[in-house]
Amino acid sequence: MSKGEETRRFIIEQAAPLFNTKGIAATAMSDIMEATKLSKGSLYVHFENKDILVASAVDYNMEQLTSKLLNSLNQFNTAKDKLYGYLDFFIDPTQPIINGGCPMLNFGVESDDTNELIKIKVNNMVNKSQKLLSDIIKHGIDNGEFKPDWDYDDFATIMFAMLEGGILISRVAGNNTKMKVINKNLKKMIAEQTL
Amino acid sequence: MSKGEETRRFIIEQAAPLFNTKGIAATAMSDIMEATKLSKGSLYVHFENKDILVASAVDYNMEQLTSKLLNSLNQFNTAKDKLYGYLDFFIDPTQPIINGGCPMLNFGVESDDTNELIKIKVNNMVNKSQKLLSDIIKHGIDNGEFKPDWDYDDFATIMFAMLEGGILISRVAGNNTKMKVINKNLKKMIAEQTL
Amino acid sequence: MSKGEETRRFIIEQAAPLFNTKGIAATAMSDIMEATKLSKGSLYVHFENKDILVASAVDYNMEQLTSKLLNSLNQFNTAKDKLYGYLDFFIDPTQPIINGGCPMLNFGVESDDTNELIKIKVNNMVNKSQKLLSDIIKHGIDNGEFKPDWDYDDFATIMFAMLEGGILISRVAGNNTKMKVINKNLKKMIAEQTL
Amino acid sequence: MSKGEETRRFIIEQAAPLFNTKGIAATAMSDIMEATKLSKGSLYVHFENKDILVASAVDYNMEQLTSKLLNSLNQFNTAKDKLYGYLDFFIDPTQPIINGGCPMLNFGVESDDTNELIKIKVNNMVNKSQKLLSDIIKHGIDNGEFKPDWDYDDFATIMFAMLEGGILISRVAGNNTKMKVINKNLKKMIAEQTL
DNA sequence: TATGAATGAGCCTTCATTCAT
DNA sequence: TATGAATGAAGGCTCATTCAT
Repeated sequence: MSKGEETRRFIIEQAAPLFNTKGIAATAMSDIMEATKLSKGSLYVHFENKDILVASAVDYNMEQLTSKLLNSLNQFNTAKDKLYGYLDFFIDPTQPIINGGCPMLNFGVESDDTNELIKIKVNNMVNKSQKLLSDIIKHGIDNGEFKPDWDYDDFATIMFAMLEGGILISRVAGNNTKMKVINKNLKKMIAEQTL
Repeated sequence: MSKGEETRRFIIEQAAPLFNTKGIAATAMSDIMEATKLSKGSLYVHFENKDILVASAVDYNMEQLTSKLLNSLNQFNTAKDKLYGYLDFFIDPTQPIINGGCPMLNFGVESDDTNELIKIKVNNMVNKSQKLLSDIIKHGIDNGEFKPDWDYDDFATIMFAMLEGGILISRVAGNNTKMKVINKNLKKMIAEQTL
Repeated sequence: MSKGEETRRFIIEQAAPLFNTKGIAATAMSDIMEATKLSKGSLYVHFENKDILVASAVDYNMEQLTSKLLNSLNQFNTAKDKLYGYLDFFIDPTQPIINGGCPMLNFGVESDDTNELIKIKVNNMVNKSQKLLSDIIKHGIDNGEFKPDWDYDDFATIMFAMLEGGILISRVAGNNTKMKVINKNLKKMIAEQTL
Repeated sequence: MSKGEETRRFIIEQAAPLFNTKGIAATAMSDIMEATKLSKGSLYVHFENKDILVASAVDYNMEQLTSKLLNSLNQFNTAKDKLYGYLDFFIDPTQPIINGGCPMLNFGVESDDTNELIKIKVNNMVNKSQKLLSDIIKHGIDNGEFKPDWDYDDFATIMFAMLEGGILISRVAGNNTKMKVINKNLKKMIAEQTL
C-alpha cells in the first residue's frame, strides 16, 4: 500500500466512527482533522470533498460490520446455530460492534430524504443482509435442518426488520431489555421451524 | 389562544416537517425563517434558541403521528381490527403520514449518541407506543378475542420493532415491497392468537 | 434612507475603490471587512454573495466617474469647450479622478473573458460614453460651431478609444507624457472641424 | 535545449494563455498543473514561485504577439503597406492573435496598481511598440513615401492608443464594429500623409 | 410582539508553497 | 528531474444568536 493509500485508509478509519456516531451533517471536516491530527489541506489531498469522504466512510462502516459479523458466524456449523449467532451478535445495541451502532440504520435514516447516493448504498447493504439470512436458511432447508416449506425470504425480512427496530428501541432506552425480548422471540420462531 | 401563542404554534407547525425531513443538524434557523416568512428576531422571541424549538418540533411531530393514528384506530371496534388497522396505517413508508416519516425513528437515530434530551423524549414515545399496542391486546384477551396466554408485552415489542425496521427498509428502497411482507406476517401472527 | 440602505451604500463606497484598484479577483471579502470595519456576517446581510457586491461596486465606480465628468462639463458652454474639457478631465491618469483609474478599462479587461455580467455592464457604459461625445458634437454642428459634414460618431469612437489607450500607456509609464500628446492631437483634430 | 529547459518552456507555453485569459490573480497554480498535466512539485522545480512563472508567461505572451506581428509585417514592402498591415493585424479583437487578447492591455491593467515588476515589463513593450511604429514612419519619410513634416512620434502614440482602446471596446462589445471604424480612420490619417 | 442589522465562530474548500522520496 | 503528500493561511459563505429600534 503506497503512502497515499495508507493515509487515505487512515483518514477513513478515523472518520468512519465519527460519522456513524454524530451523523454526517453534524460531523465537520475539522472534527476529522482533530481525529487524524492531519491538516485541513491534507484531508483534501485524499478526498476531493466531504461527500466523497462521507461515501467512503459509509462504505467502510458497513464493510466493517459485515466482516465482523461474517467472522463471528464462521465459528458456527449448523444453519440454526448461525441464525442464533446472528441474533446474539446484535444482542446489545448499547455496546455496539462498531461505534455509533448499525450504519444502515444511522445513514439510512439520515439520507433517505436528502442524499440519494448514500441511500442507495444503504439499500444495497440492506438487501445483502437479508440475502445473507435467507441463504443461511435455504441452506438449512437443503440439509434437512429446517422445515422445507419455511418461507425463508419472508423470515429474513422479518428478522432483519425486527433487529433494526430493536436497535432503535434499545439505543434510545439506554439498555437492551427489549432487544433480549426480540432475541428470545426470534429464536423461538427459528426453533419452531427446526426439525 | 393569544397572538403570541398562535405564532409560536405556527412556527412549530412549519418547523416540524423540516426537522423530520432534513434532520435537526441539517435544518438551519434560516430554513425556518423561510418556511414561516418570519424574521430572524421573531423566531427568537418565541424560542430562546434552536434547541428549544427542536424540542417543541420533535414533540409536535410525535403528537401529530399519535393523534392521526389514534383517530384512525377509532374507526375499528374489535382488538383484532385495531391491530390490523395499526399495521395498515404504516403500510407505505414512502407515502408517510407525516412528512419525513416516523419521528421516533428519525429523531431517535439522530439523537441517540448526541442529544440526551431528545433521546429521552423519543424513548418515552417508544414506550407509549408499545403500551398502546399491549393495551389493545390485553383488552382483546379480556373480552375473549385473543388466546389468554398470549404474551402481549412481547408481541407489542416485536410488532413495534418490526414496523420501525420495515420503515427503514422501505424508505431506503423507495418502495414498500418489504413492508407488505411485514404487514402480512404480523397479521398472520395475530390471526394465530385469535380465538 | 433606512439604516440598511445606508450600510449597503457605505459598503459599496468602501469596496468600489478596492475593486477598481486591486481588481475583482484580487480583492477579498476580508479586504472589504477591513475597509468597512464591518463583520463578515454583516457584509452578507447586505449582499447575498461577492458577485452581487462586485456588480454594485462596478456600477458605483462608473456612476461616480460619469457624474464627476458631467459635473465638470457643466462649466462649459460651447461644444468645443466641452470637448476640450472632456479631454482635460482625463489629462493625468496617474492622478485619476477615481481611485484605480477608469473602471471601464479595469473591469472591461478583467471581465471580457470570464464575467459576462460585468462585461455587459461595461459595454453599456462604453456605448453611453461615446453617445455623450457624439451628442456634444452633433449639438455643435447644429448650432454652427463645427463643420456640418463632421462624422461625429466616428470621432466619438476615435476619441474615446484614444483616451482609454492613453490611460493604459500613462498608467504603466507612471507619467502622463503620452496622454499630453493624445490630448494635444485630439484638440487639433477638433480645431480642424471648428468653424 | 536540455530536458529541463524543454519542460520549462512547455510550462510557460501552457500557462501563458491562461494568465492572458483569466488574469494573473484568477489563475491558480493548479490550473497550470491541469493544463500541463505536470505535478505540483514539478512546477516548482522549474519556477521558484508563482511570481516568477507569471513574469515568464507575461514575457512569452508579449514575445509571441510581437513575433507574429513582425512576421506579418514582413510580407509588406512599403512603409504605408506596413502601417496598413499593422492595422489589419488587429482588425478583430474578438478573434485575437493570441488567446485572451493583447497582453499589454491585460497585464498592464491588472498590474498598474499592484505589481511593479509586471508594470515595468508592460511599459517597456508599450514603448517598443510605439518605437516600431515610429521607425516605420521615419523610414517612410526617408524614402519619400510620407510627408517629411509628419510628427511620427505623435502618430505612433495616437495609433497605438487608438488600437488598444479599440481592443477594449470591441472585446466588451463582442464584435469588431468599432475597431473597423478605428481602422478606417487611421488609414485615412496615414493616406493624408502619403505623397 | 416584531423587525432586520450586526456579530463572529465555524463551515467547506482552495491557495501557494515545501519537502521527503 | 519529478512526484505527490503535507501544510496552514486564506478564500467565500452560513451559522446560531443578540440587540437596538
